[in-house]
Amino acid sequence: SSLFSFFLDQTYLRGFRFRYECEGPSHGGLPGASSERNRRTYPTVKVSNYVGIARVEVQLVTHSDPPQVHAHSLVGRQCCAESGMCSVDIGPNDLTAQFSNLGILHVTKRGVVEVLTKRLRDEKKRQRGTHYHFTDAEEQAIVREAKELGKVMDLNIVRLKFTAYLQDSNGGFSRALKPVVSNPIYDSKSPNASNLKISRMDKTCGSVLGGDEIFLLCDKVQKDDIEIRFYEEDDGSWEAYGDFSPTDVHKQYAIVFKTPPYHSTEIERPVTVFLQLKRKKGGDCSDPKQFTYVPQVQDKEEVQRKKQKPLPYNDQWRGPLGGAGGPGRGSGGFGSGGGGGGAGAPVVQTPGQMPRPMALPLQQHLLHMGNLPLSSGWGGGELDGAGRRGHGRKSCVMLISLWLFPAATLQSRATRLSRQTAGALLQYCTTGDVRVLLAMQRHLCGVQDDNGDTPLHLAIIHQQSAVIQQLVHTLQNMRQDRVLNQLNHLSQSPLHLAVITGQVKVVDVLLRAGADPTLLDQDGRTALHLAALTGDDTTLRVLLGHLGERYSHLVNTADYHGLYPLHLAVRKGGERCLRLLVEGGAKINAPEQKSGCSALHLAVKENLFKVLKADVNMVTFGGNTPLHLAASQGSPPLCSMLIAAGEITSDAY
Amino acid sequence: SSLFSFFLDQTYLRGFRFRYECEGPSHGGLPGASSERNRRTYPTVKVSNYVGIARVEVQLVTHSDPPQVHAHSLVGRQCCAESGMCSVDIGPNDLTAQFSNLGILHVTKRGVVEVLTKRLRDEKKRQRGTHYHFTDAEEQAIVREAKELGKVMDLNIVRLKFTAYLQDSNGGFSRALKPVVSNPIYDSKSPNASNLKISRMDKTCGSVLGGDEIFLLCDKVQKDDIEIRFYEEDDGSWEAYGDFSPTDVHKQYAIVFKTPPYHSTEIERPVTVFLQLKRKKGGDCSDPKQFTYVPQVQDKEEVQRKKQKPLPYNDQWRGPLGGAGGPGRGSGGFGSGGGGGGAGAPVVQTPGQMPRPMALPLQQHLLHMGNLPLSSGWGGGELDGAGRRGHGRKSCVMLISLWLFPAATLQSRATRLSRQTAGALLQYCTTGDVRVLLAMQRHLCGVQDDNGDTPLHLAIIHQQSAVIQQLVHTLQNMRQDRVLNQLNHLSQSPLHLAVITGQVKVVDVLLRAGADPTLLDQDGRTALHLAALTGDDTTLRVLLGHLGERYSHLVNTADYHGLYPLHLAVRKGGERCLRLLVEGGAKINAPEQKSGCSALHLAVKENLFKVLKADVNMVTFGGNTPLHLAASQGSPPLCSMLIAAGEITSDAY
DNA sequence: AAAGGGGTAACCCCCAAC
DNA sequence: GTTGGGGGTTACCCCTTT
Repeated sequence: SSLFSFFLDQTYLRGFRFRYECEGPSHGGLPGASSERNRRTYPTVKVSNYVGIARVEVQLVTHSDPPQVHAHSLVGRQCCAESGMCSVDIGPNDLTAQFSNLGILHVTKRGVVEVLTKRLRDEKKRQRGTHYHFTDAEEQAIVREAKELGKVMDLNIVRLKFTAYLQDSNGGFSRALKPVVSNPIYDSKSPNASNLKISRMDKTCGSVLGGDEIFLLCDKVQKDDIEIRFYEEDDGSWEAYGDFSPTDVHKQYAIVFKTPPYHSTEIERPVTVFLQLKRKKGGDCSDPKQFTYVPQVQDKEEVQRKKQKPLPYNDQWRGPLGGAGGPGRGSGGFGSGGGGGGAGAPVVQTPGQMPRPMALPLQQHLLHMGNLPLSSGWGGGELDGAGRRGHGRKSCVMLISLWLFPAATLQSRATRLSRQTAGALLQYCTTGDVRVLLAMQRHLCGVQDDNGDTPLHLAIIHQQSAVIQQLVHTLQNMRQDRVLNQLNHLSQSPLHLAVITGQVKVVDVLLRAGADPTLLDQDGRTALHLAALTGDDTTLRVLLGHLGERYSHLVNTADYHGLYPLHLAVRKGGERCLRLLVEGGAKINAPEQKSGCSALHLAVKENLFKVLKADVNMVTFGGNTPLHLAASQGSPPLCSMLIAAGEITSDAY
Repeated sequence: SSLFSFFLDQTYLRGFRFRYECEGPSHGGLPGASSERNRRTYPTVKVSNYVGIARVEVQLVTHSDPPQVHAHSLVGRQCCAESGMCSVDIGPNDLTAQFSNLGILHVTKRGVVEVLTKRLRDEKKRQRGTHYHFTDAEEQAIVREAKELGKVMDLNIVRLKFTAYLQDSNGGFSRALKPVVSNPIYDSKSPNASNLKISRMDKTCGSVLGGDEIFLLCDKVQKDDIEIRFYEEDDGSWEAYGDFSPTDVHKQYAIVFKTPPYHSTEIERPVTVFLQLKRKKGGDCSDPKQFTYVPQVQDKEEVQRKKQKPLPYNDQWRGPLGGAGGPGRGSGGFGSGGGGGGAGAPVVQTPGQMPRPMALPLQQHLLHMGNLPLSSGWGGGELDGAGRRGHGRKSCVMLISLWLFPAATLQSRATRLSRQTAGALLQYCTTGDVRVLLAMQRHLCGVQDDNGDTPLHLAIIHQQSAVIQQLVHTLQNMRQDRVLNQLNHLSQSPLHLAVITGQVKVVDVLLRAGADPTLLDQDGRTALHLAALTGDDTTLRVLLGHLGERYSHLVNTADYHGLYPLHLAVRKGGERCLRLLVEGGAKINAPEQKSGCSALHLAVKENLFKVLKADVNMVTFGGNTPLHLAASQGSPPLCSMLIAAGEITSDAY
C-alpha cells in the first residue's frame, strides 16, 4: 500500500524573517508558497491512503544534502520550545496538517554549538531509546560533531522536515513514514536573501546608445553580488546589464551605473523597457521599474545641421549668373513651373506683357536669392558700371555679396533688413558712397540668425577661411569685440566653433583678434575644454599658447559636469593632449567635482592607462584609489601598471 | 607659587573611534588637535613652575558639567586595564607628558552599571583610604548612583581629565594639582558624531532659480539631523539650504534634495558656490563641494522667441503696398540709405539709369519680402489682371501671400525655393493654371524652417486662427497627415504648440483634422501632459474628449521624467484638471516612475491638498506614504487632512 | 498581544602599511 | 605582529498597525 505524505502548500522561498529570542515571541507565522496579501495560506501536508489518527512532526533541517538537524528552533503554538520541533495530531478523517503559526527562532552564533550538542544528543536518544546513557566517548563525539556542524551551518537558510507517524495498535505513534522536506527558507534579514528593491532613480530615460549615468537608490545589496538587468517583456526576450563596478555601489544602498545600449540603436520612437536588480548568485530579482530609451540625438553641437544651410559660395550651381535649374532635387511637386527664372538670364513676366529682361542690379539681386558663386564678378562688372572705385570698396562689396543673400539669415531676424539692405546697396551703387557700405557692414556683421549665429559663426561652420579672415579683420577695424565674442543660441562663441571644427589657424586668428577664451558653452565649457574633448593637440597647443598669465586659471576650471579639461582629454585618451595640459599648468590630480575622480581614476575607468606621474594613491570622494577601481574591474594588468606607476612616482612626494 | 598643568596639545574633537573590547587592543592612539596626516601629534600636558618628578594620571570623564567618572576605559601602553586610567611619571627636568597611545575602550551598554559601580567604589576608596570597608548601605548607595549615572551617561562622548601629582618628601605622589579637562571627544562610529562626507553627486550645476533635484551620496547621516548648506566663500556670506524632508534621506547614505535659489536670479555668467552637509545639532560640516549656478533658461519651449520672427501679417507697417519705412527701429547705422525703396511704390534704380517703375508682379514680390498686410488685395487686384478665376484660386493666392514671404522660412531650407516659388507664381500669374499653385501649396505647407517649424507651427505660435484654419483645411484636402503631425526640432507637433499657447479652439480643430495625440515632445510628453502641466482645464477637456477608446491609454502614460499627466497637473494644483483626468480614466494612484510617488505624494510635497479619493496609504518605492511626507515636513494640518481623507476614502476599498 | 517592520549598537572581520 | 583604519553582519531594540 502506498502511504505517504506530501505538500499541499510549500513554503515561501524568501521574505520571511527569522527572529532572535530577545525579539520576543509571535511575529507572525511562516506563510505558504501560494500566500497572498489578502488571502494568506500556510505550509500544509497531507497523509494519503490512510484513515486514522496520525502525528505530524516538523523539524528544522539544513539546506545541505543530506539534511541535518539545524540549530534554529521552530516556535509557535504547537511547538515545543525545548526540542525546537512542532507536532500536531490529525485524523481520523481529514489527514491534512496545516501549520499556521510556525516561527523560526534564530539561535545566536555563540549558542550554536551548545544547541547543536543538545539536538544531536536528543536525536541519538530517540534512536537508541529514551533511557539510553551516553558514554564519555560518545558525549565527546557528539560535541565534536556539533562543533563541526556549527562551523559549516548556514544560519540564514533552513528547511522544514515533516515526518508523519501513524498510530500503532498500542496507540503509540511508532510507524514513521518517509519524511518530506520543504524548499529552503531564507532569512529575509540576511544580506544575501533580503528582498531586492529599487527605491528611486534620478532618471527614467536615456539615449538608445546607452552610456547614460544613473543614480539608483535601493535596499541593501552586496556590491559583489548584484547586477542591473534591463529587459523587454515581449519582444524576443532582449536583456542587457547596467555597467558598473563594485566601487560604484555606495554603502550597499545606492548604485551609480551606466545604461546599456538598446539592442537596436535605430529607433524612431521612444521605447520603454524594464530594469531590475538581480543577484548574481541566487538569481532573484527586484520588482521592475520602467526605463525609456529615446532616439539618439546626434550632432549635439548642431554644426552638421547648420552646414546644410546654403551659403552663396557653397552652392551646387556655379554658373556665372545662375544657369539652369538643375535636377529637381527637393523641388517635388513643382511640375514644370520652376522654369520661370530657370533658363539663362532671368526674365520678368507680367500678366499680359511679353517677357523682357529685367533691370540688371535687381536682376542680380534676385539671383542672389538663388545662389551666387563666391568669386563672381561683383567688384568689377555691372555693379561697378558707374566706374567709381572707393577706398576698400572691393572688399566691402565682396562682403556684401557674401552676406547680403544668405538673406534668410537677415530676413528671419527682421524682414525689413533685406529691404534696407537692398536700399543701401542701391544707394551705394548710385552714389558710390562708401560710408553707406561701412554702416551696413557693421550692422550685418552683428546680425544673428534664428540660431543666434552671426556671419562669423556661419563662416566658421562652413570653414571659409578667407571669409573668416576678412570678417575678423573687419571686426577688428571696427573694434567690434562684442561681435567677435557673440554667443549663439547654443552658447557657442566663434572660438568654440573654430575648436569644434578643428580649424587651428582660425583659432589662432580669433585669439589674436582678442577672442575671449573664458566664454562658456551650454555645458559650461571653454574652448580649452572642447579642444581637450576632441583630443586635438594642435588646437590645444595654440589655445594654451594664448592663455598667458591672465587666463592661466582656465586649465583648471570645471565645466557644468564638474570636469576639468584634463578629465575630458582622458576620454579621448590623447596622451599628447594630457601632456600639453599638464605642461600648461593643469593639476594632474585635480578631482572632478561630482565624485572626486582624478584623471587617473577616469583613465582606469576607461581602461586606458596613459596618464603617468599622476597620484596613484589619490582617493575619490567615495574613498577609492585608481587601484581600487582597476581591481574592482578585474583588470590585473592595469593593477600592476598602477602599482608600478606608484613606485615610479612615489619618489616625487 | 603658581603651579599648574596645561595643554600643549588638545585632543581631536571628532574622527576618533572608540573600540569595544571584542575588537582587540591597539587600533591607534588618540591624536592631538594639531595632528595632521603626515605629522602626527598627541595630547600633551605640561606642569610648569616646577622641577622634580611628577605623576600625571589621565582618566575618562563625562561631557556633562561637572565632569564625572565615565564608564569607558582608557587603554594603551601606560594604561591600567583594571582602573581604565593612564599614568606616567615625568620630570625631573622636562615636565611635559605626551600620551601617544591612548585608546578608548567602549563599555557595552549591559556592562555600564557594573563598571560604573566599580569606578565609583574605587573613587571613594581613594578618598577614604585603600583599606576602607564599605557598609551595606554605602554599597547600595553606590549601586544606586551607578544606575542613575548610567541612565544619563552619553557613551559617545568622553573627556580626558589630567591630574598631576607632585612627589612629596616621602616619594609618594600626594600633592595633586588642579586637574585640567580636555575638549569633548566624540566616537566617530556614533551616528551623530561621525565625519560628514559627500561622496558623489549626480549634478554639479543647476539653474540660478533653484529647484533642481540632486542625488547626493554621502557617509552615514541621520535623517532628522542633517541639512545641506549652500554658501559663497567671499561675497557677503550668502548661505541657503537644500530643500528636502527626512523621507528624502535614503537609508542614511543618500539624500535627494532640491537646490535653493541663488541670492540673485539675474546673473550673466555662471556662479560657482559651495555646498556641504551640516548637522543641525552640533553644527559640524563636511568638506565642501562645488556647485555652479547657471543663468536661467527662459522660454524653454521657445514660443516666445519664435514669436519675434516677423510674419507678414504681423507687422507694424500696414500700408497697402508697403508705405514709408517707419521709424528706424533696429535699423541702427544705416544712415539715410534705407530710403531706396522706402517712398510709396518701390522704384528700381540702375546705375546710370533713371529710376522707373518696376513690373508689377515682381514689384509686389519684392514688397512681400518686406511686409504685407494679411488682407491686402492679392485676389482681386493687379495679380488677377488676366481676368481669370480658377477654382479655389482666391484662397490659394492668399495662402501664397501668407507663406511665400516669411521667405526666410523657405530660403533657409533651400535657397532655390524662393526662386522656384517666384517662377511658379509668375507662371500662375501668366497662365492662371491652378495646378501650379496647388503643387506649390502642397510643397510650401510641408517646408520646415531652421527650427523645423512648418507654416502650421508658425501660424499656431502667432495665434493666427484664420490662417491655422485655412492651413488645416488645406492639409486635410490634400491628405497631408504627415505635415499635420510634423515635429519641429524641439519635437513639438502643431498640437503641442496649440496646447502650450492655450488655443483651445485650435486644439479642437487639429484633433478633428486627425492630429496624432500620441506624439511626444522633448520631454516625452503628449499634448495631454502639456495641458495638465499648464493647468488649462478647458484644453484638457477638449483633449480628453477626443481621445476615445483608441488613445485612452494616454492618460496613463509617463513622460521621460516618469510623470503621468496627473502628476503634472498636481504641480499647478488645478483641481479641475485633476478631476477631469480622473474622470478621463487616469489612475489616481499611479506612481511616477522615478521614485513611486502618487499624485497625493506630490501634492503633499507641494504642500497642496486638493486631491481627494486618492489612496492615502499608498507607499512610494522607498516605502513612504503621503502621511509620512506630510509628517516629515512638519505640517500638522496636512497630516490631519490626510488622516481625515483616509477615513473618507477607506470606504472605497 | 500579535504581526510586521525600521533602525542601529555592538560586534566581527578585513585590508594595507609599517 | 601592531597600527590604523574600513566595511559589513549580528543581535537587539524599538515602532507601528491589527
